[in-house]
Amino acid sequence: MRESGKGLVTVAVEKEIRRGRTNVRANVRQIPGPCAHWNDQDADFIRETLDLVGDKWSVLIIGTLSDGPVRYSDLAYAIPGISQRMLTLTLKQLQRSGLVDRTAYAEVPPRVEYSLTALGKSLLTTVLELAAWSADRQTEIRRHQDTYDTRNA
Amino acid sequence: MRESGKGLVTVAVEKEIRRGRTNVRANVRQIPGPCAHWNDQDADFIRETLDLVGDKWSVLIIGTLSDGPVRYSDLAYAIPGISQRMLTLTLKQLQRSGLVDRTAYAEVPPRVEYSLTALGKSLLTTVLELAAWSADRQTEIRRHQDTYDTRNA
DNA sequence: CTGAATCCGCATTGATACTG
DNA sequence: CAGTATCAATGCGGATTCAG
Repeated sequence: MRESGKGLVTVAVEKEIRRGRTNVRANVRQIPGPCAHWNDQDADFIRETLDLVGDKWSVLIIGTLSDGPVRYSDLAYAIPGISQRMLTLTLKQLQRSGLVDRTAYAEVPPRVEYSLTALGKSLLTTVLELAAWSADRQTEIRRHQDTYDTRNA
Repeated sequence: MRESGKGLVTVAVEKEIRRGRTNVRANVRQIPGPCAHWNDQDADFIRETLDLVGDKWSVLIIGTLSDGPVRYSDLAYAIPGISQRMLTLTLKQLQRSGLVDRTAYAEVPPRVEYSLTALGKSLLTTVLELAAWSADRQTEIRRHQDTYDTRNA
């Protein structure tokens, strides 16, 4: 995680302090509190998880692996539009986090199969729910977007 | 969506065709089929949804809005590290897709409140499940990553 | 207060060529 | 077959400034 550290607020406050003021945010109204569902630390990890699953290819790879081991080249065939580079990189990421297993057979020509680990399968379940949500709301979301776009034409 | 269209396979096949060969992928073994859980069209929309929810800030904003309407400046305070640009942009995206409502009060100084729509709340529910998954597997994932990293030091 | 507009560095990604 | 290496381009995201 690339921690930028200070954002909008911090910078603004530092400016005020440079101007000789202190206790800048003393008598402001209720600070709304970050979020009811997770603390800042959890938020970081949620983002890490989303970085893992929320990128362009991870979900498609996981979905393709759901039926059992698949070879590298077959993944390339099964996932249209992916480049070798991204396929390799994403697989490595997933493997690093323990979601995917890599098995290389010492044959010639070489054969490498990728499969979901138990952890990966548990994520598949969760991701499928998100996918279901997407499918269910698809038309509704598109309608909203169209309305918004035409209104701001 | 920036459709690159053709990927690894298409390009390779086109090359073969240019060399005068045809029916390149005729007698290859079983094509593994894209994915059992969705078709190519669904995959696109799932990716759009992930683009919406999988970016750096959307989830944090949605989580912060879960307790009710929040003002623009309070969102900036509540979400550490976000810049004005990204706050505005992300809110606009969410609003465009119908996940967030924007209410501007004609006062001076101006006041604008953002809140979750029903659609947004339903996404919150789904996302919270993913968050729960993250929290549950956090240590396991970290352990995998550490092992992988040290092994490839 | 709530943004919009601009500039710009840098990370991500894709295309291509090459290797064991 | 299963990658790696390298380069180029795109675009995200941050900082800053301006505006209503």
